[in-house]
Amino acid sequence: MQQPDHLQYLGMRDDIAARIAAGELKPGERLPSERQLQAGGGVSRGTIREALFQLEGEGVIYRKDRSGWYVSPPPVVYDPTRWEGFMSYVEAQGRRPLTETLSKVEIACDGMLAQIFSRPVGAPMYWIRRRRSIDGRAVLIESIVVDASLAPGLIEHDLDGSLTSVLKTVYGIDVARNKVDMRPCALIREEAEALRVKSGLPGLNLERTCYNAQGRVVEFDREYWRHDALKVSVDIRVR
Amino acid sequence: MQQPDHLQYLGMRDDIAARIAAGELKPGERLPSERQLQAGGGVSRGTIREALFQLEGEGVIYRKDRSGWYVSPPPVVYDPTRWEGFMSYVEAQGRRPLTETLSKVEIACDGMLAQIFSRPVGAPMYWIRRRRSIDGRAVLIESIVVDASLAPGLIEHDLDGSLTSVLKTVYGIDVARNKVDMRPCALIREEAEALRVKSGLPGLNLERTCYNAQGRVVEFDREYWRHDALKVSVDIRVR
DNA sequence: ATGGGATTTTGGTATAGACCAGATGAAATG
DNA sequence: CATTTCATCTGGTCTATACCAAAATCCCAT
Repeated sequence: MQQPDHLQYLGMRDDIAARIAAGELKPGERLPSERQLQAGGGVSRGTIREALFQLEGEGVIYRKDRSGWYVSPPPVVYDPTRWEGFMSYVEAQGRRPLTETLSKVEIACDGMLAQIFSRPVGAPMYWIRRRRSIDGRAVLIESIVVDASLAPGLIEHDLDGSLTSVLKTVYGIDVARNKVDMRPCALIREEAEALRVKSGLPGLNLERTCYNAQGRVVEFDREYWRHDALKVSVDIRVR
Repeated sequence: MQQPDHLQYLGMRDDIAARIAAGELKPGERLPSERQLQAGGGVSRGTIREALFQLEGEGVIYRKDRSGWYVSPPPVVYDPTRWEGFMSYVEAQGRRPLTETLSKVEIACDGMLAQIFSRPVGAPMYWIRRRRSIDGRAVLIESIVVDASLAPGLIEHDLDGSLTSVLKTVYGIDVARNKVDMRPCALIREEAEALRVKSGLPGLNLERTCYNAQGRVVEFDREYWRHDALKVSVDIRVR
């Protein structure tokens, strides 16, 4: 669309990116404030901010509202085909995972869920909303729906750990097939709010439908990830 | 991060989104110019633009440089596990695909490629760069590397169609396994330039390593998609 | 040390204006 | 009719300023 040459904000972006790449600023560290960055060259704050937005889009830095801009930590690698919980694979990568259950309620199956689960409208379902963090930074919001007839009493358990292991050890539920849909999205409204990011931050929307060996839908999961927090890796045999 | 209530740009975003949802503006149509939108309410152009950026992030609208803002067409569904070419599945979804070969050259295997292909440094490789469009809009840029010893003379062929079918019909190459990495990214520099989008537009970076039945790497593919052009759908058996 | 309240700093939102370069379309030209 | 030329419209960049709300910090009283 344009040549990087004469555009000030692209120049500043490259300057800051170079300082980070050189290790002058390390992951988790705060950048100088916008007004300080501005002081250096005779440039307006809007231009500085445009440069910061570029780096944010590239996942190099992120912001904490009204606190400052920080250097991003590396993303975690996530394989949606592996039925290991978030807790295990984040820990396996040397990071500190945290899960918070925002809500867990029993609901009646509506039209959309009826179709997904092949269950009658009105059938009991559990609806769980969780927020998950890595090294203290909220990285994803998920909405999980589980067929209550397969896991009665599920929401009485502590779900701040691995839902996977609860389903397996308590209810003997094994997942045999996964259908995963992925779509780049923008984090807005509830998702942005819960992740405490500015509306419009790029994200990844991940929907997973889990089937047991009999082909029955056990769980439907909708996740919203910050764009800079993950890398998806799938290893598959071609059909 | 904030309540949508009192923020002007979120209000305007919702207004415009509602007009699109109501069918007042249809996919492909141009929105009124920023200065026209501004004329309506006593609001500055910067605020209008912030509202448009939100909608762009959500994939509702897109821009053509210095031409205007347009309503986005629906995304195409893409299954990286299916070894059908872009041309076929885009057409199957009732859209008009186009492939342009930007360059095709023979190169010597460098360190990174040597590792990926398990071939000696200096081994001959073909490097192909293509741009692909849907209904006249460029949606992805790809860089393909193919082991030249498996497909000698490949770049003499016309590659504006399906590379898949050339590999299969001319060289008898079948792909048995795919390793796919996906990562939200920002489209910048060459990618932004080639897709004619503003630097920093959200995108999806997709890397695919293709193995034949003997486990040898046949092809390495790096794709950069516009964020609003696709939805990835994978159906997998859990390991 | 600890807690609490005031102050400062930070990014977030919004305004108004200016100029530019590419896209567009109409008018002039062959 | 096709082509070129030119004025206009469009989004893209940049400046300068103002005010707000939340976060961070400091300082004082306990």
